[in-house]
Amino acid sequence: MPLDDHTSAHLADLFSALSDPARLRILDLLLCDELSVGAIAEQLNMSESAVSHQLRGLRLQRIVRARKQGRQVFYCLDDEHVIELFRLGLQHMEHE
Amino acid sequence: MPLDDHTSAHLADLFSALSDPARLRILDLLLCDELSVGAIAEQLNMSESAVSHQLRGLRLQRIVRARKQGRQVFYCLDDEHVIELFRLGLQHMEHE
DNA sequence: GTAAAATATGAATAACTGCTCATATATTCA
DNA sequence: TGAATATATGAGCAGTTATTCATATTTTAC
Repeated sequence: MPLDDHTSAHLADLFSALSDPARLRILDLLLCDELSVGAIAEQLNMSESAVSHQLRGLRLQRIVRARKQGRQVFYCLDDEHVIELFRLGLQHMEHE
Repeated sequence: MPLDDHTSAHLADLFSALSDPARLRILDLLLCDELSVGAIAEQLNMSESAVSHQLRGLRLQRIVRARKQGRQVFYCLDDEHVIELFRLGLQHMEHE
């Protein structure tokens, strides 16, 4: 049966989460470690604001999860589906 | 090692190809069949122009391949990577 | 050759994205 | 309490994207 509107829209949202280089680099860092916003920003040479905005989107899509500790907020991955997609895409990139 | 600029950009391109509902529905049709532009447009209630524009993008990224026959152009999938990603994403959508 | 059919393409436009900058909120420490 | 730190948020802007509309190209049929 064909892909219905609802499913195609949600699937597009899922892939959209992975459709930006900055977001991919954030997720890549989080594959290894739980990291604070500031630490991510520093490692990627992005502003903390830009990182925070991206994390907000990823959080709303439940792709990352936040844990507040003092005045820092640590983020980690929260969606195995996306991790799998990420790794699969990465694999294909790597041997080309 | 962290994801470099080049890799993250290309990976983002790959996922971008899958980040639109209309494109996903086109690819979904092509999972089963080789189809003409007109046939795709009809099944998806899209204008032939819109379908042609999307197919152009997918073609440039070598995700679909065109075969001309008479005045029709038949399209089919041309990238196993993307098919895999598509199926994986779809799987996750389906049991939720 | 001319008309019709199928697709492609370019320009224009509306909607969306991702950033910066300024500001708000929350937490720690003195 | 007040200053400093870490993050979040909103507005605004520049760049991108997906569509429509008009037109061009290619092929077939007459």
